[in-house]
Amino acid sequence: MAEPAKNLKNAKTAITPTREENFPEWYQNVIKAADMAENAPVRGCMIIKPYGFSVWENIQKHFDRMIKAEEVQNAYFPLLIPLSYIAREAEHIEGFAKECAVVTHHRLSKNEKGELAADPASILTEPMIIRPTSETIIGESMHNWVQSYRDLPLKLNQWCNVMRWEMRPRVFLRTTEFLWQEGHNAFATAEEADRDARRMLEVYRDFIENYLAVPVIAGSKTPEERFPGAIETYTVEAFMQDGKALQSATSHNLGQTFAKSSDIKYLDKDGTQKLAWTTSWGMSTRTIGGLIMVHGDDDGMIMPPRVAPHQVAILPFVKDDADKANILEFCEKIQKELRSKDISVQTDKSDARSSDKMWAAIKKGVPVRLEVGAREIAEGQLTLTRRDLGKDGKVKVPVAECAAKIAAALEQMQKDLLANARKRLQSQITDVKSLKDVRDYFAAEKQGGLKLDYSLVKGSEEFAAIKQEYAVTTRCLPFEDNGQKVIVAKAY
RNA sequence: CGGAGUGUAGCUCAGCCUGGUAGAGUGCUUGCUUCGGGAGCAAGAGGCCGCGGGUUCGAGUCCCGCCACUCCGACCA
Repeated sequence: MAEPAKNLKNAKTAITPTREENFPEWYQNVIKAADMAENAPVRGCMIIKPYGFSVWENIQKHFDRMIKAEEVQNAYFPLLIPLSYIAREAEHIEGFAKECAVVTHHRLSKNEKGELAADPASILTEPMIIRPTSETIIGESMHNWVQSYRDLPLKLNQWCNVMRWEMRPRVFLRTTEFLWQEGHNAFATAEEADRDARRMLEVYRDFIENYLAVPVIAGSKTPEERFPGAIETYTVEAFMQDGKALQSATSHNLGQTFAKSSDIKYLDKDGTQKLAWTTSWGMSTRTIGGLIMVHGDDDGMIMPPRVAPHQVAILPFVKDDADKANILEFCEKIQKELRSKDISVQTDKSDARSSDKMWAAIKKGVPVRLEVGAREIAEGQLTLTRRDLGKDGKVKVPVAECAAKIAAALEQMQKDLLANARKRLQSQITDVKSLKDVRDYFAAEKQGGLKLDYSLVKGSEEFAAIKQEYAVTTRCLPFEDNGQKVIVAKAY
């Protein structure tokens, strides 16, 4: 039996329930309140609305620049992969077989009941799968493109959609179709390939921490958690406010697995044919879910300035219609000024009441709000509020200095979000000494990650039992502990 | 795919047990007063009550079947 509808305006927080009361429901309501995405009428799929998509566009813009600095080139490969391609790599297909969408026909026709259905006569001689990832089809191209050691390294990336028929979808975190980038690199030697896989993980760490303001733990996956076909999977793990981990990006050293199955060979300087070594690395729209669960509060979204759809919301407060033209003109001037300084701005020109304009900007998590009314014009000062500080952090800034002050506020907010999230991350990880500690921790329904000696976990039946019982997994072997320690947590 | 739950106004839900004219809050529209951390009054629009069948004079309500979604697991970027 559900509770009676709550009056939002009487609620203490803009989002109900609060994070404390019901984290999963809070998460969905933040997305709704910020107008970022909604469930599609298609099972397991989401509709990313303009405000949410804008975050993805910013992620693309910045990350694309970063990978191009690594001499990666963008390209595009087909959505459909012939079944025979993916069947070449046994371990790989083993990993993805259960979640593949399969295309078997190329035409619809009316059946005997008069319903539209796949035309039996149009059955494909070879079924296609909708890519769950593109190692196999890109491998086919690499086979053609790599002839000589001079063709290596070859570094390709594509921004695209993929499909994985997951059992339990959640907006942004796990949807049947999702957007991502997948990078595929090929090298002449094993050393170069491993160095590259680690390098690309470092690029992810840099991006996720410095743009998304989400601190991560970088490390290796345990063998059981590796990407199907990889000899090593590197990961950056973030922790959400409810203490669950989120794998935010992965970089795989594929060894010669795919070079063998796609026959990626080159003629080396010594005149012999050699197999190449490949890597692949990906980051998806899931990171947007991470952003929400790391930064959001009980009033809604908080956007890190560097990926915010707009960094500043100008809120014209019109009390007297006679002032309206004047105030809007003033706002227009400020907007122009800020835009000329590369600050993204949106002015709320609606005739909503001032408090409604303010709450809309709060729920969307716009980093800086500028209140502009008759008062500001008279005083020559603007009222500036940082989303993460709230009303107690309101400051007045002289109009002449506003662009500089706002730029500084955005920069500081970006730093503060990361610093605060890092402090929380540290408090969420507890060092423990035994499997009994692990069992006690999760049995007590504590939320967070545990760090312990990997030797205690590896091959342990007791750990397998804990894993089963409490739905926890090994998240990674952090680089900082040289593979000696493992992080254990529940995960999204 | 296992377990639990929910489908009624744009949204959140009540009504179902005990069959009898379709409800509330919020949102929306209009008007007036308001307006700087969720305003007030008044009027108004808005529903194949998830789909199909059955019982009945009569079904949102009872019975059978189906579908969809949400949550908890298993799977996973």
